[in-house]
Amino acid sequence: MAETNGTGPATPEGPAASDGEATADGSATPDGQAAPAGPAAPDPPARARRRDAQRNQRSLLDAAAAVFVTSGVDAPVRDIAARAGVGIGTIYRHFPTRADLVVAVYRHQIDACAEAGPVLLAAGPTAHAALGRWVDLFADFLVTKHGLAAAMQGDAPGFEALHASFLERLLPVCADLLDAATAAGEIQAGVDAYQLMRGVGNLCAGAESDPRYDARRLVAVLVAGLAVPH
Amino acid sequence: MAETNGTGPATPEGPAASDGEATADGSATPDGQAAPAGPAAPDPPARARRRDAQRNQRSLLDAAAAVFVTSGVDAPVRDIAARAGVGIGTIYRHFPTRADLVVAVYRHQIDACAEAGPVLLAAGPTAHAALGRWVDLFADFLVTKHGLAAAMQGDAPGFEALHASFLERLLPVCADLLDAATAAGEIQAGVDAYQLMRGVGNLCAGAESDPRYDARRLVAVLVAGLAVPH
DNA sequence: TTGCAAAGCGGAACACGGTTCCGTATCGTC
DNA sequence: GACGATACGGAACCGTGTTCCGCTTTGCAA
Repeated sequence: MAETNGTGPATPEGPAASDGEATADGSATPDGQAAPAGPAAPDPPARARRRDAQRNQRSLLDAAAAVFVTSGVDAPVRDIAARAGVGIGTIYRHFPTRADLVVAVYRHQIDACAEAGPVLLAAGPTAHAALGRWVDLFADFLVTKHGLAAAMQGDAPGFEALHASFLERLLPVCADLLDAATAAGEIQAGVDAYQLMRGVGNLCAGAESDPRYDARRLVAVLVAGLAVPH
Repeated sequence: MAETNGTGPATPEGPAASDGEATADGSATPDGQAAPAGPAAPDPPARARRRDAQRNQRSLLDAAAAVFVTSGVDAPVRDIAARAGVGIGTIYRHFPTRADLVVAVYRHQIDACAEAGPVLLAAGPTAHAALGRWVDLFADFLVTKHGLAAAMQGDAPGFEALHASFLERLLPVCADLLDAATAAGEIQAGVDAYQLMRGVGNLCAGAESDPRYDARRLVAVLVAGLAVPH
């Protein structure tokens, strides 16, 4: 299994399986019902989620994480359900679209990536350098997840959601880095954060299965191309 | 490359239908039996292809071209067969894989793109500029074909072939441009023609369905990133 | 503890698209 | 016109996504 060894760099983060967090906090529920996280919920009528439901959701996340590693994010729904020991209906009830499942599985990694933005910006010698490093982080994340990058391009309505979820969290971070670099006069305007992230995502598609293709290098070239032609 | 229009939709280049070339020459036969290209075929016994077979192949190409425009290169096989007025079996007989069909449909456009390489190199002020312009041409080709770029990434074995066919024709052209620019000291080495084409292809994926994303601009940025940091 | 309704579950059934296979029709030749 | 080779058509099969509904489990309350 653990076939994340590409040409060298081995994934620094064990697949989300073992550390069972993900939806440990109730807020991860895919259907937007998570809202009342505050202790003072104004509407106590609704019963709490049933134990078995919570248990199943957890099982599904673990199973999905494992299956994604071996079969990519396009793995058959049935495979995931089987590994989780639940029925097909259950997976659809908890995660109406595949995007919901993918987002839930990788949520903590996305968060980590988002949090790294400001840190890199503060640490880097220049904003452009920080942007480069952050983009590398993002690219690593995408490349090491089989088919994730490819999945983010599809026209399929389900993946629109995936796209949106990723962007919602990471776009502001990327925008800050981009703005900082622009403000410092290090890069020329003309490419916004959305396009940059989309471009990076695209460059990473299919990278894991082609030894002749080094997505990270091309991503670096892309970022270099943003620099002002001094 | 007829359709280098910008965002304006409408395919200005009558799908390969009208100019009936494509497989007009026997060499286009999809099944790799073309190997012994040498003019001295040692076995004249085989009968010539039947008329109806030729006719059907032509119909399929026309139908595929039309369907690709409206439904993308992922259009259901049945749709293409139906439009061509033939059975499912026939399409598989003529084009064993989808890649064969796609390549056949776009062959003349690929050729045009390949031929433009040397011309641009001779005309451009610099090799780097010529490379940039040629890459634009390639990107236009990909972007205007629904899903073509995306199809070139898939792991599916069929698309491997597609990839290979495109590359076989265009890679040398791209390599020449790249070499010229490198020789002129205009760009830094480190990205070979294969990676560049793959990267451009990736950047173009899904571009047609997202107004916020301008693949051509990012491609330009990528090419700019190749320049030596003077 | 037991009863009961809500919540959740499982998986059969359906939809859809790719692919194969073989009986039949068509073509080209003798 | 007859005959063999060639090609055709589409039924059938498989794998996958998605829906739907009868049955089970859970948690509360009597």
